[in-house]
Amino acid sequence: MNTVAPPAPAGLPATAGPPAPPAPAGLRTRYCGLVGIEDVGKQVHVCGWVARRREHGEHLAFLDVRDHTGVVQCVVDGASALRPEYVVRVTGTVRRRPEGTANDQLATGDVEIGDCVVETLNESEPPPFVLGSPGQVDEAVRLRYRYIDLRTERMQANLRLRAVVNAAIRRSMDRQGFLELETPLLWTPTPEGAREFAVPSRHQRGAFYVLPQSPQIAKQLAMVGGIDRYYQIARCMRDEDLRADRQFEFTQLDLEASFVGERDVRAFVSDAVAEATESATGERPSEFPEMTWSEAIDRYGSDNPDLRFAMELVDVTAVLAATQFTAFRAPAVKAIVLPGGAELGRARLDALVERARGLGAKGLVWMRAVQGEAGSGAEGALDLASPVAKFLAADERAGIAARTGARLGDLVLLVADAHRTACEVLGQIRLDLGRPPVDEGPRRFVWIVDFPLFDGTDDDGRPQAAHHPFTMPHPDDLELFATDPLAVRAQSYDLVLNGWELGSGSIRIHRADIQRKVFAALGIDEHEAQARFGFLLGAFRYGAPPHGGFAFGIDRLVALLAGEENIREVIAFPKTQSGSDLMTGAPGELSARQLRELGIRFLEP
RNA sequence: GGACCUGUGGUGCAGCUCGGAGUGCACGCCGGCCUGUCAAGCCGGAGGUCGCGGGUUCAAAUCCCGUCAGGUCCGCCA
Repeated sequence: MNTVAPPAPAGLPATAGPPAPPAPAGLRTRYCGLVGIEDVGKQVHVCGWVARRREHGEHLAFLDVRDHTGVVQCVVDGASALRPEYVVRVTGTVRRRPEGTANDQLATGDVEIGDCVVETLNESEPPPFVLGSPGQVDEAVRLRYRYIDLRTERMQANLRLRAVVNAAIRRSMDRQGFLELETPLLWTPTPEGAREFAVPSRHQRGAFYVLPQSPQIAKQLAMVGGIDRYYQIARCMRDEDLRADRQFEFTQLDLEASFVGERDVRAFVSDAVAEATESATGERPSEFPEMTWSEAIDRYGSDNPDLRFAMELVDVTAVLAATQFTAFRAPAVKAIVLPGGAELGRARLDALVERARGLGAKGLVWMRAVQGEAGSGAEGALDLASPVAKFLAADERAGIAARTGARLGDLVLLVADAHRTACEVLGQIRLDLGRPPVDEGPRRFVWIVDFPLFDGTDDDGRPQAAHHPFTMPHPDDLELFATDPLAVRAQSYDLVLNGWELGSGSIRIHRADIQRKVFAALGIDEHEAQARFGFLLGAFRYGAPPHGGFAFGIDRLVALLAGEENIREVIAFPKTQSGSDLMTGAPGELSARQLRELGIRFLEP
């Protein structure tokens, strides 16, 4: 019995995409989607689900039989007893389709299986929705019957793509000498960061495990333990509110390495991501450029910039240094240009102003690039028309136009505020106005580096850790702790793809003196440090090597590679935004006995 | 914790502004016809707590209040 691997898609190396299925065994000798011209004349057995039935009287019917590889047409003498989603085994002879009846929409469209004997292996009730029907099926219905939804081409492709990505990541990690290590799912509470899922202990009444929000501390302990290079495709749990790109539980590539610096870690991760991308798409990303955090904020108003489109932020503060217009007398004035946006109507513009206010700006100024009118000071040249134009001098308007490069018919949007606010508000509006759909455009990876160690201050004026308190400060910035802690850079870095944060990492602090410095800046005293991180600090007393690592979300990477807006589309059994599993009904109640054993009684709300 | 959108036979929608009999469309389902279809076609049929509760009204899918579920976002995610 000879099997035929699926042909590689045109232009892609044969390594891309899911691996060829193994040789058929058991009840079948061929996969539905792989029956081809080379099988003509052979008797085959295929197994699968009835996708469609087209009857033409008592003695002719076409049966589309589907398995995970695709669909093949079977010609049957009478099919009235067969219904969609019946499980069948078809025995017949492969033949070329009669002249003029080939279907070029179908991979197997040149052939069909004739003289079929159909064995019904199982019947099916009519499915709650038609597979492959035009128009979307409500996602709640799909999730309630996920086991049926998984049969769709979309879910099959996404989940197989996910497996391809996982395999590529393992390949890369293995090649780079990383050891796959499993860390506990039952961990100890660490009262900081994301809210944790709690698991009551039966043996120790009143004590709890928590499900790890990440294997962060465990992998650092592995470094102390001489593992050298660790990785894990790790499930992480965070009891925080859900979003299109966030589930309670998610999967990340978690890695950590000893005796390495930032660039080494980024190289490890870049290789894994490149390997995964190449395996999924056939194209290996050629570059993983680096951009500093401050440049990303300045040019894109975001620390996860989408580089697929321009519309970069322009700083016009200098142009307006001496302006009489009080709204523009701010620490920073930033602008973006919407090409052709001058035709936007007043309602749209008002909505943009509202949007900016909703994002925390004091306001938003819009200016249309027009032909200068007589008496405007810009006769015949490009001028900016706006309700506030009269408050600006002609040279200020000209300066804005020149600095932003606005052309006739464009719309200039300006926000004046604190630098960070102005950037972030316009950065969001840039996305609102210009962001391409997720499945469009090139894949633009970018490393964001030189994050600040602290991100703002809390109510007491204490700096807040931007990442986590074990992040190593930049060696050149240690003196700034005393003078300007908010200016201290961290040896931390994020990997961003098309505006999605894939993950983040850092070099960790392995020396007690630097750790004390950071704890002091954060207002964590010795007692609190011991209470919260005692076992980690204890381990660090016994020879912690310099180390650093990274973690990136596999759900997000796969979603982007699959062109999906929502990570639920690449997760077999996801939960809804309120955390329910519509299929199982989870979360559910425990029996009285289970509660008794755990010593749990409920308080009235 | 908050904002917005959605909820109508099994599925997807229209109907809702301006209240008047569960009205309509497509798919699916059931039965019949049909020998080259492939979202097969034609004919016939069944199928409804208009998410749920309350209110206004002579009368509510439609207006009002509440609530539940799903989605997107803000907060949150060191």
